[in-house]
Amino acid sequence: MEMRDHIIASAQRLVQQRGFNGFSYADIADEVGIRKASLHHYFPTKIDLGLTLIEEYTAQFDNELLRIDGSFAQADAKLRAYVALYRGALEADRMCLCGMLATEVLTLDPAMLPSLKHYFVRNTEWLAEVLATGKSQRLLAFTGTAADQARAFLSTLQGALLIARATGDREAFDHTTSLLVTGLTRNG
Amino acid sequence: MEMRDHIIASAQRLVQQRGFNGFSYADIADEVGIRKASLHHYFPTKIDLGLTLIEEYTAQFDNELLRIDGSFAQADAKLRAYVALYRGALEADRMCLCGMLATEVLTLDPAMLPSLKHYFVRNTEWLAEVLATGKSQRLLAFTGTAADQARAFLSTLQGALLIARATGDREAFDHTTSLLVTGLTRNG
DNA sequence: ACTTGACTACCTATCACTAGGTAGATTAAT
DNA sequence: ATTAATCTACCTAGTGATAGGTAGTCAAGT
Repeated sequence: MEMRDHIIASAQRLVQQRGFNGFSYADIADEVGIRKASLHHYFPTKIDLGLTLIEEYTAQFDNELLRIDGSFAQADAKLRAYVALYRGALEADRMCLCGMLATEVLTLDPAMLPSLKHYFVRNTEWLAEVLATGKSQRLLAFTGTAADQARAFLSTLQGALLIARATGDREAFDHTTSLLVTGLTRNG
Repeated sequence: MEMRDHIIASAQRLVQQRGFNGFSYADIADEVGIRKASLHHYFPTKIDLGLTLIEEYTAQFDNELLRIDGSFAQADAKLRAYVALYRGALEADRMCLCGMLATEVLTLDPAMLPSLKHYFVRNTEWLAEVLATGKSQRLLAFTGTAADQARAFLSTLQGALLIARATGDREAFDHTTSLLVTGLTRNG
């Protein structure tokens, strides 16, 4: 099972940095030290690999969300911890895996789409819950529904990551995200 | 010059829908009705084509910004018109050309990067100007600098486009962007 | 005569993927 | 306990398709 995990980690990095159409089995083979053909033993097709990547990534993220729920009580602290997840990707010169795949959606096999959508649903729902709770406890203040604010929050994060990678300006990401959180914080 | 424009239009659509690594000269050749090899007469390499695409797109956008400046006096109307530019891309199942290239930045030829960055600089500066003027005229209200708000605004648009394409939910884009504008409007 | 805009024909490299095999570990039957 | 069958994890060697790009030709327009 060790080689399989090694392959997944390598492929995940490649998708996040280069996109699903920006790498080949040869790149993974070089990195993990087995032959191209042997990769097909673990993942018969690139679609199988892509599906596994989305599901593992969503599961990783789910663990992080549970960790945040367990580590922070207040809504604004949870939001900051959530932002830090994306800041970590930027630090490693990566997009969000699902953000990257989202741009390539018209080139992906339809079999990958339900899992891809699920990532966005799961994250939006988690954020909406944090926002709604924060508002009811008067820690946060915003107009519109929590669901709409959650979508806007996630949009800003994905977009800030995209732009920071293009411009090479990581400070811009920090400015944008701190504005994002303070804009939701009462008296922020 | 007609064939050249035809090629550019086709390539632009392909980049916006599928990404720079998601199409080939063969795709363009099929669409415009000449042979693959003949495309190299107009654009010797794919990098030449990419560079032209970025510059033409930025010029197109520049015209739109001038048009908006000429058509709308008030800051909030300008912002809404700016949002409509991205809404138009969504309608055509496209990303912003430079947003798409931004995600693929690690696979692009370095020659393309200065033009790519320039798109984001130009748009952020235009938005910052609109925001600053709107604030000084008490039409808009926000915390932080106009430059930071401009970056956040553009981030949200790019991210909302990315997510709406992945989920197929165009209403989510509309909700997010209307929240974005009303959040900046006084008493909005 | 020269340039433009197209062509045919081709190249080399790489793509995802397959066929078929081997060495070693594991499991089941005698 | 030994043998036989099966499975795991890789391998070499190759497939047809496609990638971006080149060389050289040719007809039409200036």
